[in-house]
Amino acid sequence: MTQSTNDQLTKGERTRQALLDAGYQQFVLRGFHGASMRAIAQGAGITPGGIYNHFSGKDELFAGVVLAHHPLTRIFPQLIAAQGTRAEERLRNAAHAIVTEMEADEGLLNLFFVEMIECQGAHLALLAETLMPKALAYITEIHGAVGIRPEITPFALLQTFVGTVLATVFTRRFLATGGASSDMLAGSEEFVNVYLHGILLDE
Amino acid sequence: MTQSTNDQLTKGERTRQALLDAGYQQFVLRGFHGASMRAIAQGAGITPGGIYNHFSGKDELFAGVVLAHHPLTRIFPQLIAAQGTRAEERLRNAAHAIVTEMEADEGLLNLFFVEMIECQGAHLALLAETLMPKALAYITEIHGAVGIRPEITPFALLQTFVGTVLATVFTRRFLATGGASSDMLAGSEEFVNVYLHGILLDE
DNA sequence: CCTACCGATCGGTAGG
DNA sequence: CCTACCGATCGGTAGG
Repeated sequence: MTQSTNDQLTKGERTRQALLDAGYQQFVLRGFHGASMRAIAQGAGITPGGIYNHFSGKDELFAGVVLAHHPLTRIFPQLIAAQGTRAEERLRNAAHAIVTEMEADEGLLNLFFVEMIECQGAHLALLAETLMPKALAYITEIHGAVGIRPEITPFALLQTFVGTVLATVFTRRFLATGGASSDMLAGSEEFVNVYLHGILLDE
Repeated sequence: MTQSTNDQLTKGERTRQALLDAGYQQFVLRGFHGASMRAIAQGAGITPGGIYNHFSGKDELFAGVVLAHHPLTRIFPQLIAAQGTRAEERLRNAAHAIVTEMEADEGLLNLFFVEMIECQGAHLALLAETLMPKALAYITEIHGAVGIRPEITPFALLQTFVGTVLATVFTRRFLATGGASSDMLAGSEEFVNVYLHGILLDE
């Protein structure tokens, strides 16, 4: 997938990567139960039995896919990495970058859903534990740097930011599927404008 | 499920309802492929073969469940039915009622996800066609009745309203699963405040 | 609507 | 990592 995938890796590591990539594609396309180990093996270029040299079973393979591809592992780092001179601009750029990435690969949102439904969010606690502290520290800094309306806590700021990003991608997806022409759909600019106008004190 | 389920219905109609209810429970718990016809039959109190007297197969049963339970069939009517003297208050009450209903039955959000992933949104076009016109007409009326910021079209107002509701339910769900204490989670009040403040002209 | 059953496919394993 | 295979379970059907 990335350039480094085929460089500097042993044959076993390359096969493991190929299984994670093929598993990702199958799980987000058909769901956990709908994806078969046979199709995943075929996607990775091996026979079904070979999977078990790399993963103890379907559950462990899925856990590996979640760790590698779950959108939360993209959203929080991208939020922190976003550039911009003013704090407001950094939020805007972060949201736009995340929405762009999630619209370029529809599987990202699907993986979020599949994990929540078919695994009851079992992996979310671990992900949150790893990713939340940094994101919350960062958003607390933002919270202090701009004039946020007083009833919005740093945590609520983070929650509504994530909610805005997901709402953008999600509503655009299902309204497009439902037949809406894409030029009338609100994009990340409109959603982020509502969000920023909503959280900021009037000037 | 409702009181009328057991009243004024023939035996066949009662069985059909029991199948729709059992199917709903299984589909939202395990996904489309994870739910077995055997478990659904057992939930409805019949044997597996009996299902095919009411539905031609698993797909048709699922389509019936979507038609009866999809959250969009609740969101749009509740939006229109909400009471309130001012337009702003109607939006606020509608959002609160929808969030309350979707948090009382977690399956509603799950069904949205299951249908999008495992059926690629195949039923959404029909639902949208039926429900959108009235909702859009209603929201256009709202749009004219309050001081909305000029760059927000009626369609964008509807899209961001739905997005706000879904963002509320969705972020609360996965943050709670991820271990956040529920008293720090932003609820529908906070989300709707950000939304309303975001769409309204400064006073 | 039940009994009994079909072929197909599932996740996973043994042995090499 | 492949070949060959296991028992279990799947959606669906025939016949009554």
